[in-house]
Amino acid sequence: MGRAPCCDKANVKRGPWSTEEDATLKDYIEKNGTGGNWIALPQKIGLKRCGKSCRLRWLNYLRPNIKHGGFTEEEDKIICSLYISIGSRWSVIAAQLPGRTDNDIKNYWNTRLKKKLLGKRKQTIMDRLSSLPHHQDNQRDRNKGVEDNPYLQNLSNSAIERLELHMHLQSTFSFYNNPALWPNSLNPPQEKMTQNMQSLNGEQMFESFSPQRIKNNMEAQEFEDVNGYSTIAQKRSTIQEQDVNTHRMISTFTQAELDELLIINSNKNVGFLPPSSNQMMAEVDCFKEIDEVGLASKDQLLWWLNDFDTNSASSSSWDSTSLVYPSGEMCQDFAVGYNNNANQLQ
DNA sequence: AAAAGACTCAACCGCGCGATT
DNA sequence: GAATCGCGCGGTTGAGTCTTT
Repeated sequence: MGRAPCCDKANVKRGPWSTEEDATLKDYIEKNGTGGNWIALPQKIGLKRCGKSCRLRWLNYLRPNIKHGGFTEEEDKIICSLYISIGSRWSVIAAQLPGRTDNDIKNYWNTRLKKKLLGKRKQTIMDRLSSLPHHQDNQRDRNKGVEDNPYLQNLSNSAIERLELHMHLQSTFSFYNNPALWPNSLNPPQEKMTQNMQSLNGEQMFESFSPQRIKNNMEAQEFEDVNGYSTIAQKRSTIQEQDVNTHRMISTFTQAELDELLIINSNKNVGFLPPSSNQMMAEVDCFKEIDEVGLASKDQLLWWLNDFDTNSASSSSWDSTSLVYPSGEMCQDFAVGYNNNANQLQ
């Protein structure tokens, strides 16, 4: 049995909100609150809208003190650092940025920040994919552009982006969490990062967004809802104070330094990872992993990537548990994907 | 000036979760 | 314990806008 629809879709208006609808909703909520039932609210005030739509409109647009656009550099850094720490938990990230909504941050990340971070990395990934043995079998394939290649066309953009960002972030944090991998000489941003990592107490960076911390934030959020929006700024400042450690490491970097740290080495000899970090690369470089274990065909690779796509889309593969815990579990997504594949093939 | 392509963002969708019955 | 309900979340869509050719 499927889920019952939340409203009668045939009798509900969809699409952009009119100024009259906005005024009706805003006026009512400001005077009476939501009444604790969004589903019943539109009928109560004579709006032909789904309750969920009303909730969204209020939270993302009509609520007081909402800021739209104009993200500051500081906000950029906070979003980046939190995304690195906890992944796409937009509501948690939004709770750290007064006046910002999860939807706004999500849009901002997807349309701008992600591109800023990933930059030209995509082409490098595609270049590497196109040089896999399958394609080398065929001189014509080898000469083809990526866009003409039927196998690469099967990879969704999101899969590739997550793959490269995942690699990117994993390599960043596995490197900085493991002093054994640090070479004799580092460039200034690397020095700063390693100093920060040493000054932090072990797993502090990762604990700063532990389940308990997230729960605390959620409880604070509930407190806001019960007590009204007038206290939001005050409550959020408390949360921010509590979470100051979360941002401490990243926010001590300049934008340029953060950018530099986030440039993965498409060429292992010139990126931020020095040649002596081969050990780390063996851990995190999925392509090397594929090569070494002999993932023989393009079909296996496509299965592996598509599975990654499916799983990560629905199960928060960006969770800190799978991404950044310094306990040797860095690559579990990759490992699980590959192992499943290997089992299937046996 | 117009067409095509790229980008933005408000809104929608489906699902998981916790509360309630 | 199962079924139902509402909320909140993250992913996705598509219309409108902007930029490029």
